[in-house]
Amino acid sequence: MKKKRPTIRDVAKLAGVAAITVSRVINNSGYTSDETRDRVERAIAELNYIPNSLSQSLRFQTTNTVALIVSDITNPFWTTITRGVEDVCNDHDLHVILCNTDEKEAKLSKYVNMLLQRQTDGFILVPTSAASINNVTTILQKHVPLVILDRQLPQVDVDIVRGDSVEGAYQLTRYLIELGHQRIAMFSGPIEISTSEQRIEGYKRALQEADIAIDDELITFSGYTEAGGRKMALHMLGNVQPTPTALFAANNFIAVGILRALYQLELRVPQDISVVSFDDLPFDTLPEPFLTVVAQAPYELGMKAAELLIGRISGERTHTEEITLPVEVIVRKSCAPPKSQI
Amino acid sequence: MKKKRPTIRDVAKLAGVAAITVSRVINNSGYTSDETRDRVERAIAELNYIPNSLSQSLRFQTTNTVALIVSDITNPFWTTITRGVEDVCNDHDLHVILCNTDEKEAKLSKYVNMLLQRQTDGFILVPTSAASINNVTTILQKHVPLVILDRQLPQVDVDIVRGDSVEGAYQLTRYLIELGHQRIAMFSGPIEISTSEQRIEGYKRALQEADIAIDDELITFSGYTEAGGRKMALHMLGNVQPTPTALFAANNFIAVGILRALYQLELRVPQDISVVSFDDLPFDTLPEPFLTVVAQAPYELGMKAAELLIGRISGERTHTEEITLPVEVIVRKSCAPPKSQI
DNA sequence: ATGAAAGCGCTAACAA
DNA sequence: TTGTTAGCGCTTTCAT
Repeated sequence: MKKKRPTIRDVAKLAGVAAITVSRVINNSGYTSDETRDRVERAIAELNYIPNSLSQSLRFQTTNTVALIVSDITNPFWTTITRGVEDVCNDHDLHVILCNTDEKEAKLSKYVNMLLQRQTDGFILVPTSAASINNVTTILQKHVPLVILDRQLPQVDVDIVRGDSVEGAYQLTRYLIELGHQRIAMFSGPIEISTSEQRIEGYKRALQEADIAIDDELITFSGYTEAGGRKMALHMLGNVQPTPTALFAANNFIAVGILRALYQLELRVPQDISVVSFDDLPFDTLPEPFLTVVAQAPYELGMKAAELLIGRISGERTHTEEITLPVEVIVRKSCAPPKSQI
Repeated sequence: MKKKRPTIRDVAKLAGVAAITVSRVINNSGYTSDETRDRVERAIAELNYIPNSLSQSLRFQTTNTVALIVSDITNPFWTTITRGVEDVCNDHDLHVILCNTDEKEAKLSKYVNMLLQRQTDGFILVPTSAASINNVTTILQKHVPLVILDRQLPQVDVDIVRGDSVEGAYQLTRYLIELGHQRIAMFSGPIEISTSEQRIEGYKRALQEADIAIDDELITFSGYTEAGGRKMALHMLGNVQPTPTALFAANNFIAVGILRALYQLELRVPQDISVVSFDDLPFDTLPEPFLTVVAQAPYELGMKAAELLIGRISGERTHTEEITLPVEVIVRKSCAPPKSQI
C-alpha cells in the first residue's frame, strides 16, 4: 500500500495556512509575511513536498515540453542532432522528450497521438515516409508548432531544417568522376524518402555534366541500415556488369554494410574499389577515420530546428521557414583512381 | 491567437449529451445506446477531439510513463539498452521517456526532479557518480519504483541490473596473460564509478593469479570517452617505462581513443601492441570487427531492467533484486604475443 | 497579508 | 441508458 504523496493542501494544513499561501511561497508571487513563509518552508521540507506539474500544466495549458522524434536512435547522426536540440531547448527552459521510430510509420503515429494527448508544446519530427504527411497534418490541425527535420514532405507548408542533399551528392560524385570513375553505383535509402531522391538527383546531375550515361542498374534502394548496405553491395557486385569501380553510400550505416560486404568479397578499399558516403561516422575503431564523406553538421541541424520551433512557440514568428544547411566534402582515404586506369 | 483545443464538454455540447457520456463512449465503459454513441462519435470526428491525458493522469494518479536515464546517448551501448527497455515497456503499455545526463550529476538531478514532478511511474537510472545516491534516495523516499542500471551504489537497498564487470575484466586480462603479456595497462573510466573499480578488480585478480606484480603506474583514469582514451594512451606510452605491451580499455569509447593515439604514435595493432576493450562497438567502418572485447549484452540488460521495474510498478514484487548478467569474451584480431617474445 | 471560491479536463460514484 | 456531483492538485480572481 503506497503512501500518497503530499499535496499542497497537506503542506497548508501542517503550516496552518491556506493552500494558496503555500502556492505563493513556492512561486514567490504575491505577498507573504516572513513568518508565514518560514512556517510554510519548514512544512515543505518536513513533508518532502514537490509540486505536481500535471496540475500546473492543466492550469497553465502548457507543459514546457517539446518532442523530438527521430528515425534511428542508434545512429550517431541522430544522437548528435539530439544534443543540439537539447542544448538550445534547455536554454529556454523547455524539456525535450526523445522518441525513436525505427523508421516505422506505425511507431510515429503512436508517438504523435500520445504526445498530442499529453499537450506537448511543440514537435521536431523526422518523417519516416511519404505517409508521414498524415501525422504532420494531424499536428498542424491542432495548431501545435512543428518543425520537420532532414526530410522534405511534398505539399505541406511547414518549417523544415535539412542538409543540402542534392549539392552534397553532386560534389561527392564529381570528386569520384575527377578521380576517373565512370561506373559509380548509388546505394540509396528508401525510395520514398526525400533525402534518397535528392541524393540521387545530385548524383545524376554530376554524371550528366560529365557526359556519363546514367545506368539505372547502378542505383539500388534499401533501408538506411548496415544490413541494407551489405545486401545491396553483395547484389550489385555479384550481378551487375560491368562492375562499378566506385560505390556511393547514401548514409553512414549503408557505408558500414558495404565495407563489410567488400571484405567478404575480398575487395580492398581503395585499391580494388572506391567508397564514399553521406554523413560521417564518428565512432570507429579504425586508427583514423578513412572514409571519404560529405558531412552534414548534425549538431547545427538540431540547434537550428530547436530555434525555429522556439520561434513558433513564442509566437515571434508566423511565416514558414525552410532552412538548408551547407554540407562539406571531407576527403580521406577510401578512394583511388579506378583500377583499369592505374 | 491560438484556438483552444476542444474539450470533452465541447464534444458533449455538440452531441447534445453530458460530458460523462462522451467519456463512456471513448473508453467503452458503461452503457451507451448505439444512437448516442453514433452522435458522440460524429461530434468527436467533427471537432478532431482527442482526450487530454494530463487530466486523465491527474484523475488516475498514474501516467503510464517510466523514465530511462542514461549517461551517454551517443554510445551504442546505451542506445541498445534503450531498445531493450522500450520493447518490454511498450508491451506493457508503458511509455518511455529517454534522458541523457552526459555523465553530469547536475543534469541527473534536474531530470529526476522534473520527472518526479510529472508523476513518472518509475525510473531506470544509470548513476553518474557516487553522488547520485542523493537522487536515488530522493526517488526512493517518494516510494517511486526504481531500478539502477549498470553501476552499483554502495549502501542503498535497491534493484540493480548490471553486467559482470569483475569477471569480464578478469577473463580478458587472463587472455592477455596467456598470450604472454606481463605489462598490461588498464585505461579505466572515472575512479568513482563502480564499473571502473570492478574492472580494475578483475584485472588485478588475473595478474595476481599469474604472479605478476601490480604496477599502479599502469592504471590510469579518465572519462568513458574517446578523448579520455586518447589522452591516457598518449601519456602512458610517452611516460611510463617499461612500455606496456598490451592495453585494456575499460569501455568502447576509450578503446577508440586509444586506437587513434596509437596511430598517431605509429604503433600498429596487434603487431606492435595489443588492445582489448570492455563493451563491443557495433558500428565501425572497418571491414570486419577486429577489436577483441568482452561484450555485455546491452539489449538484455535493458530488457531485464524493464522487467524488474514493471514487477515493482505492478506491485508483484517487493523484495530487492540484484541481477548480474554474464559477459562474453570475443576474441578477434587486436591481440598478439608481446613483441619481445616473437 | 491571507483566504474562499472557481475552474483547468477528466471520470468514479451515485442518482434518476 | 443517461446525467449530476464531486474531486484529482494547482492557481487566478476577488474578497477580507
